[in-house]
Amino acid sequence: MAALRKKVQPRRLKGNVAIDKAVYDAIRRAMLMGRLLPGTKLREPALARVLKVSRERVRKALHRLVHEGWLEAVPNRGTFVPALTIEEVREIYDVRTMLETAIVQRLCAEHGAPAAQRLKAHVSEERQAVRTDDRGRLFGLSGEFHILLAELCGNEQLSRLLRGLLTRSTMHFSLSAPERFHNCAGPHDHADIVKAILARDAKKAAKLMLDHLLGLVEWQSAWRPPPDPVALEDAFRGISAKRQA
Amino acid sequence: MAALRKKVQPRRLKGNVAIDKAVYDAIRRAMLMGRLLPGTKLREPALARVLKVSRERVRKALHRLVHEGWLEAVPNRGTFVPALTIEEVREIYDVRTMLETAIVQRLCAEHGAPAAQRLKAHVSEERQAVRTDDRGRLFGLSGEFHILLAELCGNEQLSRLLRGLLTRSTMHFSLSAPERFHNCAGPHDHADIVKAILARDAKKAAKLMLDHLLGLVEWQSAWRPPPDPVALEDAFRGISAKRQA
DNA sequence: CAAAACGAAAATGTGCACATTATTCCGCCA
DNA sequence: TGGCGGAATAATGTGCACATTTTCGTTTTG
Repeated sequence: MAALRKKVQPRRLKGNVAIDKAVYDAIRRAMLMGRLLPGTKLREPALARVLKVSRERVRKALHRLVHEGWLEAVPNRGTFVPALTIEEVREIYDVRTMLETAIVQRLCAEHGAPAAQRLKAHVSEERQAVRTDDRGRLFGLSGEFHILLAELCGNEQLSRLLRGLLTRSTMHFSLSAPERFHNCAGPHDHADIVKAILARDAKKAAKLMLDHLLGLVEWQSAWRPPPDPVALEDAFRGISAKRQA
Repeated sequence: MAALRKKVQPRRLKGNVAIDKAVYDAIRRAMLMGRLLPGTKLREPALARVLKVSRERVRKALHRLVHEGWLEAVPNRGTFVPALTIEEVREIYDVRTMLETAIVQRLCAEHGAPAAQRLKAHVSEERQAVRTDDRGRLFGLSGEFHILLAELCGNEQLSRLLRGLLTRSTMHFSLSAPERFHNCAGPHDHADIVKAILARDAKKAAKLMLDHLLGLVEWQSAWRPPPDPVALEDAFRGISAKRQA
């Protein structure tokens, strides 16, 4: 009985979990790069073919992305790139405001010398990026600033939570206007916030953070993306699941 | 070639997605009821046998629970009930404090008549539960109070986030001292907070919420669970994946 | 006698073959 | 011609048969 089952070909599965993460990252990267417009359907066979992996890996990655809020799944229909409403973005920024004003207030109350050092270093890094007009670097640093503030609180849960909120709030940026993203999030705001923290002026720091986030969401709300469907093969051009840059 | 493949028996899969949720809920319920002690290994075949579902369903539910932070997975080793450190619990409560003090402050600033009505109704419900000594009901209401506050802010993202934090913070309760849980979370605190909100005293409301959460985490930190392994069949006694109460 | 080593059994991981459901396409009719 | 219905096609969902890895009981050896 077992004899007539076809023999499975010798399979190599050394980096099993690594491949999973690679597929996950590949899709996420395509979204962050703005290649996948809202409403796009992510077909499992097509993704598997493009990323050169089995459909199960794609399926697992999609499920994870759905659970994390990056994608939306409709039973028996497929997985889609969500169309974030301006209202949802506003809500996310609202939650961020609650957390981040509390964060800067706490940092004003109890930051030490190393924290001050890291803050000053980050500000100078951002200034350097502005000076050299390195938009890609500035893009990364702008996000990392908020992560840094959370990490300086020494609360692992807080860092993880804020990281998720940050990716979700920048997702709308990426989906709607990836090319216009970089020149936002003024590093000047960040410098002011750091200055207030170092001066231990909790009231001012909270106010500055509030205005900073309000400015971000306002800037984001003003922009309307031009609808323009994209082929899946084009979206993943240069993006591989095998080796991540 | 296709002829010698064995025919798959006629399968009925009407409630496919419902079964997934049932399995997920069953495991979650077992945890909430304190049946699964920290460190317990959740074996897929055993769970499948106990819950009367296929292993794939169990696997999917476990993956979801891992992603949501309820369980911890070690590659090739299995899925385990996490042993939350007191420090982690403290961190979670710390994040909750940041969010919930902001929530009550906001509610003081902008709550309407229906919100006031719901708050008063909830307090009276809790009082009723105390009067009738309905511990199970009080347990549920204590958690729902915090959810209610978030929902009254009208921010969907905030509600979802806080719901996750709440389950994670009560998980430690459930895992360590399920039988002692009910008599905590004094409804008196809740009543005071509501009174401050209705009086629009933001400062007082925030302070009361802060003290309330500090009291919870302190009470929780003081308790040390007695280690006592439990068989998996016993843990799921009376818990079915087919029909959820 | 303890500890390392070997082997059997069980558990996890993964590709695949279907079933089921959705979508597309084409002919038909009003 | 335009809408409608059904068959063909493609995509999603799921159980299963393995391969791989771990775990545990037994034996052997210093």
